[in-house]
Amino acid sequence: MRNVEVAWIFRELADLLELKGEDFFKIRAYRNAARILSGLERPLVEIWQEGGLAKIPGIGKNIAAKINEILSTGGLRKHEELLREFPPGLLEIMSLPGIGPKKAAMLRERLGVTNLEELARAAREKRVRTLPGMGSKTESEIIRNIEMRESLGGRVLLASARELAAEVGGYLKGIPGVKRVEAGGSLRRWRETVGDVDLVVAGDDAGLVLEVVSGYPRFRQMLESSPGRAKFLTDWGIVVELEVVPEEIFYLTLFKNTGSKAHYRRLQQLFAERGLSLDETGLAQKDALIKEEDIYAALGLPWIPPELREDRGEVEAALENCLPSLIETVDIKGDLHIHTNWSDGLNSIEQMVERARARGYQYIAVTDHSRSLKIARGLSLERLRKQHEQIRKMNESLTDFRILTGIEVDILPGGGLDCPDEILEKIDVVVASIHSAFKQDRETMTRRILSAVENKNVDIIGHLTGRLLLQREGYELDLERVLEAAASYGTILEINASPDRLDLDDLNARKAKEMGIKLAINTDAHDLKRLEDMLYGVSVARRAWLEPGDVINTMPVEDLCKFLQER
DNA sequence: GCCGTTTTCGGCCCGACTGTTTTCAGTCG
Repeated sequence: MRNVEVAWIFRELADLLELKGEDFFKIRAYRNAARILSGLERPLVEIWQEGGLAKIPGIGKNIAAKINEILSTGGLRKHEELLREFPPGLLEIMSLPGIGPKKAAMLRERLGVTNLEELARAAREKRVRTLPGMGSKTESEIIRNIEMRESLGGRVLLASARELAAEVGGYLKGIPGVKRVEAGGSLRRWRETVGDVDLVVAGDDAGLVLEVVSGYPRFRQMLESSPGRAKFLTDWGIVVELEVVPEEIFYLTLFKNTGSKAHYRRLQQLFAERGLSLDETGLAQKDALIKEEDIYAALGLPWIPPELREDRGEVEAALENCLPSLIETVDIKGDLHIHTNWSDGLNSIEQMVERARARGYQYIAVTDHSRSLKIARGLSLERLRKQHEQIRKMNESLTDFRILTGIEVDILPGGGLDCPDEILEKIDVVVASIHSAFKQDRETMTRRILSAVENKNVDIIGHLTGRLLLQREGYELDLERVLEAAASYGTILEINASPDRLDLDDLNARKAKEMGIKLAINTDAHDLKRLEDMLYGVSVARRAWLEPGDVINTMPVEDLCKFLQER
């Protein structure tokens, strides 16, 4: 069992206990444990076998015993009992914005709804407004949010899909006769969410491969099958589609599978115009594997990276031989937005620094939350001063690495910043972000953000739109005006690499670049593990056609500091 | 629930907003 699966049980347990009305601190302890477990870098099973569970800070005797039960029996009785008492559909209801445990429990008690479908019906029939504390606004919000969720139709975060693809891919490679395995589809194009995982397999005996793989423990059900193809539902709820082909046409198949459909059609059209056909007969080379490069070369084009294959001008650019030299993860020299245990992070500055160095970075900026964000233990001005003092001391003994002082300062509801200018002035990296009053109207929110963009002490605007993928839309905002201001004030915009944010997205980041705005790709990591999310931010940047020069944290530390001071 | 300890129970937790109300409970970050 993977760490996140154990963590998931505790997270659900916490939700269920909330429905039951359990003690706040007990619930928080479970949520905290879930967070710690999913942040662990070693497999929990190993720690369990060594008897080290209760030594993990935040895991006490009780939770250790529950982990023991989960790992030895595969489940947790208390969790299963509660699930019988509160159906899973109720947890989904509770995950709707604006609906918490109290309202969810009342909806079930008074209206008998136990899942989203029933709730939507009750709302449409105007029965929700009959309950105390709920009115027509709540009702229409419920309908809107359920419809939004339906329209997402089973999509999952890119990061989850990639993890699953790697696991299944590893299994496939162990099957005799399998020569190559690669993920195609939107996953290979690094789209922010994907509908399913497409895997292309090169193998001699497709029938055998599909027969063996159908026994893969994570495959719960075969949804479809035809010669050389099969579709499975996994225990993660993600659909995996396999296509097994002879090795000669592996890359040709992968190319088709990668898409996008629009990109593929454009190429097909070019092949047709030149009297060629886009298949093995048109491309066959004697005794040689057809590579993707060969497909593009047949048209006299350079290979186009999958991230660009959206028919957004990449074919034209390739025809004119002016494709961008896309940024790569190795270009990144530091992370300018991270949290430590001074606020709501899990690890110390020392630990984050050590990991950053191990990743080959030259610098990081420690940007903990500002004083207003109480729930995240935002730093008082005094603690902020102490932290920066400690950072200066630490820097004295570092020769090949620099810790930059920083802050993630809240942009307050009124438009001011949660830290006086005379203090911000002396901080190396100031990231300004919104963490409150998300529901302000468009004009108020736009002005609020503009006031931060226009403040000369603000270097970077963090997660500009505030969206959470598959969960929450961004706030109402006139993005155009914000981009214009960022361009004229030289304010940097963040591509937040956290897989559930990826904010700015590819299209807006591309627009920013075209307007001459510089970007920073930051992880916003709250623990060591999440420092590894950088690649997701880079993928957005690549989809946005960004080159190393567009991104400030590709600069060496001296250049970066000079740039930030002079901007 | 966990933690810490002046070792065995008390502290942990916070303020703003929202939609519903006429004074506030519920939700959220």
